Amino acid sequence: MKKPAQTSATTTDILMVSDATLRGFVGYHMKRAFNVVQADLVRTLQPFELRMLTYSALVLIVDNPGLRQSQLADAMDIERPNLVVILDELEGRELVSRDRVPTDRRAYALTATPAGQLLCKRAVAAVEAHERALLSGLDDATRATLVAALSKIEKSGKSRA
Amino acid sequence: MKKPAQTSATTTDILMVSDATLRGFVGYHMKRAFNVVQADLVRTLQPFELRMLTYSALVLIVDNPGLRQSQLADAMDIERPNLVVILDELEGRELVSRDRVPTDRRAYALTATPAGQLLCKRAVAAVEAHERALLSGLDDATRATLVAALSKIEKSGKSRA
DNA sequence: TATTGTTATACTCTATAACTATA
DNA sequence: TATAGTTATAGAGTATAACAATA
Repeated sequence: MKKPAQTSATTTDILMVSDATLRGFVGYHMKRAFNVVQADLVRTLQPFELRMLTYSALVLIVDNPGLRQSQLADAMDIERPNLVVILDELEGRELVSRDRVPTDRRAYALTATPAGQLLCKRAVAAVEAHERALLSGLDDATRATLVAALSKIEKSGKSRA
Repeated sequence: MKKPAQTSATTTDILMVSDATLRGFVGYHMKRAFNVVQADLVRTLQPFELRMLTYSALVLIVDNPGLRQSQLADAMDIERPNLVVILDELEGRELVSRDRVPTDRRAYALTATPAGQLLCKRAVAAVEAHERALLSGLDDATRATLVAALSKIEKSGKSRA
């Protein structure tokens, strides 16, 4: 139950949040860690004029050609309406194309153009390098445990939805 | 490099995203896991008419009485302007009070009212119960590794800021 | 000058209802 | 009737610049 640091401290100091309550609050740490990863990602993707959402969509389309929009929205864990503008952007930049599915004329099959594939390849390399740097403080086993734990939490959410 | 599942699958199916690329993309898993935790938190806090941000602020004020707004913003990892409306809400509900600091009349010392302390106590209990349930798939060691890894990522972000 | 809290503002992400065209 | 994609819209969360009061 420490008191907050002296108010004379400069703003570069990080407040030592002295509580037993938030230390066990996983959501708090998850949010802060996600903020860091997200901020790093934004910087990394800026040269490619991609955001996290346009990046994720592009990668998933490149790796899963023929994907339909509803499937992509599921994979990205976003609502279908929110995917539309993302694809509008990618299609407008001619990185991705929407093609009618002959067997179901309501649906669109998503594929990446050669330009989209090239940009994806370069962006993925950049992201991988940045993530390696960001996670360099963790050993391989810890990193594997982290990803496995996050995946389990994902699933436990799906099961109660 | 599996193809996406048959389009005849129902919408309750989860697309098996079959790629080597996103599996190593920690940001992707972090986002999805955070979404799950966040969604659970929203549901848990609804009876208390709190959101994640108002909850975090309230807990931190209760545990660190006399905190100043800039310190709280740092602890919550948000910008000072965004904290103002959060505190307006908590103060309006008389859960928290802003009191002038005599030694620095620019600053406000934040303290929780008795009502704020009571609500906090009950909300914390609810959140702890929900997080326990959410993380029940992880053993203690994994949970500890998860929190430690998230904390390290937080810090590595701060150091490069 | 610099800092605390504030206002105004803009941008991104998220969530829901309702429409259209197909099935 | 149900589904795929779309439109419109509203609500959070986030980020920056600029201001008044104070240091």
